[in-house]
Amino acid sequence: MLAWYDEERRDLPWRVAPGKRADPYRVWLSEIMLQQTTVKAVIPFYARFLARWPTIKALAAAPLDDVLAAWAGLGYYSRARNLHKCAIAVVEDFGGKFPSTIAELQKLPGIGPYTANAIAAIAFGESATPVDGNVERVVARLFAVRQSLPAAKTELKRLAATLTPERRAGDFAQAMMDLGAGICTPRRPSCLVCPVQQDCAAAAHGIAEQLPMRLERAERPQRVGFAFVALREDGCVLVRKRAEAGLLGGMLEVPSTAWGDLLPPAKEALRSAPLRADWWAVPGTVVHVFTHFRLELIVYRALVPADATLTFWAEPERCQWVARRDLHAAALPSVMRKVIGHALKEN
DNA sequence: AATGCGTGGCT
DNA sequence: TAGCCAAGCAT
Repeated sequence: MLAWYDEERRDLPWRVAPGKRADPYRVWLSEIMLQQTTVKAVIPFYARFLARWPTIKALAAAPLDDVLAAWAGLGYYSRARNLHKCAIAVVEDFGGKFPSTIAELQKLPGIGPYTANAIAAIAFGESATPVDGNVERVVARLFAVRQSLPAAKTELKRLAATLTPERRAGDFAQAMMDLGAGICTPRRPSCLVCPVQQDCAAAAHGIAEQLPMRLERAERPQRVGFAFVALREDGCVLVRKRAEAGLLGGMLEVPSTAWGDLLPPAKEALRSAPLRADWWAVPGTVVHVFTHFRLELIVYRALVPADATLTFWAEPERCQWVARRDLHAAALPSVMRKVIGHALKEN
């Protein structure tokens, strides 16, 4: 594996030469971003974060809202909140230096078993075993584990640990990631070019593609609602800050009705608009798929005067007007960018 | 232990 | 196309 890694490893922005230890700050930042997120999606965000906040002290000193705005579009926003919280904790409790043990790392916000092991191995050279989805898949195939996920997680973790070398555990972990990402893929694995095909029980039995087995997941429910895009005459759009926790926590939103199972009558929905105006239903709908539900929004739009006043149920203290040219830098999640784009397309 | 939590790219 | 799913964590 290590010889293969030395030759074939992917060159990624947060990686250093084989055998070297990487900067813990960069390892941590990349690992948080990579949680449930593809390398391709992470790369531009990683570059922007590192350019803007080159050190953990700089990140800890930043306002949370700036971090959330920079995270907008990457998803799973509790990661951004915990990233900021973790930076502050490392600066205040550890003088800006990450602890090097798995136990200490895992006490920090946003760092769980996987990330603690990854940082320990990659940044500190500990013989640790980060087990992510890639490693689970590779190990399930190497040992032909037929038990299905998530029940098999404990066993897969145990088996993975038996493979970790004493030296270069960080490179070994990253080799497993590369193997899982490029060769031992979920569908149509490239067993013919796999460096460990000779050691793979699943390949020997011709069942690599069937593993790991997974319990089928529950059907995704659908939720619906109305969203209200108010465009002020000076070109500003009305947005509102969401609650600090939960879905899209701390991010900005377009004011909307509650997202429910049933669509309220339009007349009733319009009574919950954030301000009195001549609301116009934008043709079509906005569909957005979250992890655990599918959302369909009907979008209303209104052009309002510069002195328009908000209704009290719009919670004016949480609202703000943002110039259209500044929207790109705002803490707007993708679903809200879709809504605004839908409302403003074709003038 | 099961559920809540985003997004975009792939097939 | 409509799922499937990616370098998980918190509760």
